[in-house]
Amino acid sequence: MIDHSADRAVFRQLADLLRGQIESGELGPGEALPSELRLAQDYSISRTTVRQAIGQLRTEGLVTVDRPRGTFVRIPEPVQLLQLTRGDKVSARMPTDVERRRHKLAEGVPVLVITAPDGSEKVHPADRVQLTRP
Amino acid sequence: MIDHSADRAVFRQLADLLRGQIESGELGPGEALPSELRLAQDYSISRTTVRQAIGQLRTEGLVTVDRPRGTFVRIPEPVQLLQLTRGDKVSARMPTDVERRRHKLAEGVPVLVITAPDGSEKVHPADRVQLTRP
DNA sequence: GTCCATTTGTCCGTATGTATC
DNA sequence: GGATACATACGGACAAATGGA
Repeated sequence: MIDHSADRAVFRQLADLLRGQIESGELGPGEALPSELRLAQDYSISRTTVRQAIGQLRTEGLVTVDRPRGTFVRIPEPVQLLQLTRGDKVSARMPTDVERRRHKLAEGVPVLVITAPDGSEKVHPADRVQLTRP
Repeated sequence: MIDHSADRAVFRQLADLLRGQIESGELGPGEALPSELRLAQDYSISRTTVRQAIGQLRTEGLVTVDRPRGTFVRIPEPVQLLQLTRGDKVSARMPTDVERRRHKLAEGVPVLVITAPDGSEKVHPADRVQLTRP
């Protein structure tokens, strides 16, 4: 399971392991991960290290935390399709702290930025919007 | 500076403070942040807490770490323009750990995913690519 | 409603490793 | 070699919120 003598850090090994369970469907959307204490005991590592691993998955947008109920596999949001218009430019970045609260964005969710030819910008949560080029 | 009795966590207050210095230009691109030890001493907090604050800025893509030289305000990458073709769909998300290494992505940088009508996907680092709709 | 167990959040201190200068 | 700086990992402690008995 966890190899303390391995080259890869323990918390990354645990993150890999949990990520694998999520991607394989063993842990489905909405399902709870074991508690931090439980994971620490199961793998004989400290809670600090468990939190590092889960922190990794949070920044990847794979899990969300509902404190103090637990940590859950993220449920995909319904996606809204938006049509690009001529001359639009599209980029993506992480939201600022202000934008996060403004759009009620979860952790690990980027924003899509559409810049029109006149220079005006529109910001969309990347987990709820997909852009199309007709 | 730091208010231990405040509602906002200490590490968030420090992150806010450093983010403010970056956004105001007081800390310009490429400039080094004070060392973790230095920040800990300056604000009379533990290095652990300093690392939490800097970790926050890393996930926001504002700073990069060049270990063990120091932590620096990120320098914007040159942007390559890519033309979208008819029927393309565009989304963005955070990369997995594997993708991060594969594309040599910095922390806090999302990826742009272009899905062609045939279902094939192409992944681009969002800090080096901007998409255009001709 | 109260009490209590559970779970995540925050903060501290310490130790060791590794890479750079 | 030595000093510096970030990375990893452990341990402990208390707070806050939820939920069930």
